[in-house]
Amino acid sequence: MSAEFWLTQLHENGYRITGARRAVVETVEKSTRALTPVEVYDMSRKRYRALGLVTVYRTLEKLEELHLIQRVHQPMGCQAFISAGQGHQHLLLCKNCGQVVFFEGDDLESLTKSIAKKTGYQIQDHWLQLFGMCANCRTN
Amino acid sequence: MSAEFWLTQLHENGYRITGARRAVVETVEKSTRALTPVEVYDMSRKRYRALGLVTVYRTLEKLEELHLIQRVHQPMGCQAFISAGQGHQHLLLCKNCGQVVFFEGDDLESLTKSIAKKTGYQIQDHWLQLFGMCANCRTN
DNA sequence: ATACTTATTGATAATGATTTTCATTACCGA
DNA sequence: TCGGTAATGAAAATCATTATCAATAAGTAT
Repeated sequence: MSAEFWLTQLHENGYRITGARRAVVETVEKSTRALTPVEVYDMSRKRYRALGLVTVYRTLEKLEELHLIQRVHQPMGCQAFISAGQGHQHLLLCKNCGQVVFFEGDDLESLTKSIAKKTGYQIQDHWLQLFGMCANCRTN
Repeated sequence: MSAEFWLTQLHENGYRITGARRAVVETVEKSTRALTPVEVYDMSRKRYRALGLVTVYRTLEKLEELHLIQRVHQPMGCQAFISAGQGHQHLLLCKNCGQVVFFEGDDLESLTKSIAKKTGYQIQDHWLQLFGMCANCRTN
């Protein structure tokens, strides 16, 4: 997963590759923590000074549509984005620095089966997110 | 868990019991789906006509602080509230009608242990939510 | 290369949600 | 019943997001 791949994806889906998009893509793709639109704006403007906040919103919208980024839900709100995991992955977030790690291998089969039986619901998706303290923040 | 209990909780924490709070509490406590502040406002005004939207925000803030309600995260946003589960409970939401059911009994011990080892994180909380279709919506 | 079509842009304005301010009201303990 | 003060609603202020629009530039056809 590189910024170039993201740009290719945009292009292949009929979107043009522009300086503004390049800047946003490079910022978001490189980040290891979830960023709000304004954070993306501030950081991307170091690469492309003329960038407008509106373009950030529009670009994030397209990246989300192409499943290149995903929304991250946190206690304080859910308006932050990070690159999407590949396949079935979940997030582990550091409560202190915001660092995000992906993981997979959750087995909720038996849980969802039993809940489905108990509630009569047909269970389709699940959201799982872990919160903790990363090694770095723990020692400092 | 009754509206009266919530009011008692408010009172015991030094907050006054007023007509406005009564209306908000009765609305939220009784709901089986997550409600946005504006929805709470509209519904509560049937009980207490003079209610202001600002008071709804302020009351929800206090109820959340006392852990009587919790924020519900959904794909479209996370500005909706529902009564808090008791103890360690998670949510199952109907994608169609919004109906919420609580469940418990998730065992993520082994998962978090292995993720902790792999990542070096000290895992503190987890956040699990299931989405599906309730029995009622499924048949209609 | 050059011209042309049209998606994309940034600025501005509009909208929507939430918070702050403040004078008035009404809880509730004494 | 009274009085101090928390709580209220209305209005204004703030903040985030979306819509509008004329100017620009990406990328295709020439």
